[in-house]
Amino acid sequence: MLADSRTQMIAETAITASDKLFIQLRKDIVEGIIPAGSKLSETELSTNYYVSRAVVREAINRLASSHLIERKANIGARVVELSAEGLNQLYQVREALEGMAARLAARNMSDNEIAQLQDLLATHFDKVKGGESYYQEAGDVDFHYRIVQGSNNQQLINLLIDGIYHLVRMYRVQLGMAGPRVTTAFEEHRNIVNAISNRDEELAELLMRRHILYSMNNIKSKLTSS
Amino acid sequence: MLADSRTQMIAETAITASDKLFIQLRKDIVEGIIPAGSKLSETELSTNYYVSRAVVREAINRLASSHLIERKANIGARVVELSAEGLNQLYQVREALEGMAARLAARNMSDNEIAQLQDLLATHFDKVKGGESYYQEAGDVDFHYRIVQGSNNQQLINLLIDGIYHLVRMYRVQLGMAGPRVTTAFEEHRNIVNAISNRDEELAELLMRRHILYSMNNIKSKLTSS
DNA sequence: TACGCACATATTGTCGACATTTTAACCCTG
DNA sequence: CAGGGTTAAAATGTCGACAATATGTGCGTA
Repeated sequence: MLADSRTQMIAETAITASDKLFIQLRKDIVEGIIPAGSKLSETELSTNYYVSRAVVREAINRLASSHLIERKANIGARVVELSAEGLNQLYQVREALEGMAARLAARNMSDNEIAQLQDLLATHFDKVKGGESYYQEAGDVDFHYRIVQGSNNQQLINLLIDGIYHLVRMYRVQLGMAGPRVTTAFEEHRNIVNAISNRDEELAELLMRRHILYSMNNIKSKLTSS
Repeated sequence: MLADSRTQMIAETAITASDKLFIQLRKDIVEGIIPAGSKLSETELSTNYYVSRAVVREAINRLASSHLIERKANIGARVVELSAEGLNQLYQVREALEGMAARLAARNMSDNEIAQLQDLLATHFDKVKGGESYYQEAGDVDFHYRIVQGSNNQQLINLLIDGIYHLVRMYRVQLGMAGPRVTTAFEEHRNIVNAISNRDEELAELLMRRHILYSMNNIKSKLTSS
């Protein structure tokens, strides 16, 4: 029941051909297989992926909705560029939205959901103590997803999960992913859960905003050093 | 120079046929000409607006990006429903984002931009004192646009101006627009500008968040009473 | 009458071709 | 050789037709 929680959240059943191509392209962009800043040619994609241009256009439109590409009329679509300034702006938005999500989670999560969140945290603690630092990425994602879902705000959920998180992952992946923040981030997670458990909206938001700021600084240190 | 500031901000030059249709449909949806909750039939729209279905699909995709419609594969697109809960969630997101925008505006706006903002406020004061309450809507929009632009954060600007503001306007328009908040809102605006002028990020964010909360309560009072 | 199944209808998804705009190459001129 | 304008090539925008899916109707059965 805990194990498949993540798969449940990521469940995106592709129905149409555009769905499949969209998910495929998004993956390729996030992982850098399609390089940041490169142009997405409709004809080229349509031949490479064996679909018509209509399907490609549909997929490109949705990538634009996710802010992973930028499109100009009569010119075409380009994958966004990664920059220190872009990272800054992205994380400022993330801080605002996830801070609000934490506040709302403290208000709206059921006692049962909070208990499950604490269980998740305990599981992470065991893994971290056992030295499985590779778990950080998935664990972190799982944690943040739960809180966003716990906000019970569909606008917020859509903005973060369909949009911003993919860009965040793009930055993480393409700047070398895991960091040395495993244990300290775990502490921050625990404090956030405690605040939510105490129904302390103010503190939950404050701690989440700090947590995201720290997280950005961690990534940024790699960007400037490389 | 002040006069055309608003037109400059709203400047959306429609290039393609999809652009025109998108802007037209967005207008019709926001103003309720196309009723909330109604279905958008591709064939019907294509005959009514004398364009091909490809153009209609393109426009519908963009409306979906703006969160004005919801689309399901193989089923179609519907205009979003308006509800008290939806208004709540929308304003929670707006509070988070515009609060951050005010904070960043206090950090990033140039002294010159701040001076212009103060000029704008003075103009509003004259109009309000003169009894032109009709000016409220445009004046309020203008004020918030400037601060968002002043954040210098493109992510934030896109999310608010291309997305959330249209939904906000939809709620305002379809629940009967102007309210008795003209003068009190003006006071709030002035306090926000003062905070920005003092480069007090913390206070600017706090005041903006309160301002938006008040604004929501004002709208909500009409929703529940009607 | 209520329920389920086949069929007909309507809608969305996909395709290939044409129109329009942009981009690039080329030639011409100064 | 540099710069500008014309023309060819390639890309995006738009169109109408066909395919696949969903919706609605009517019949038959329990």
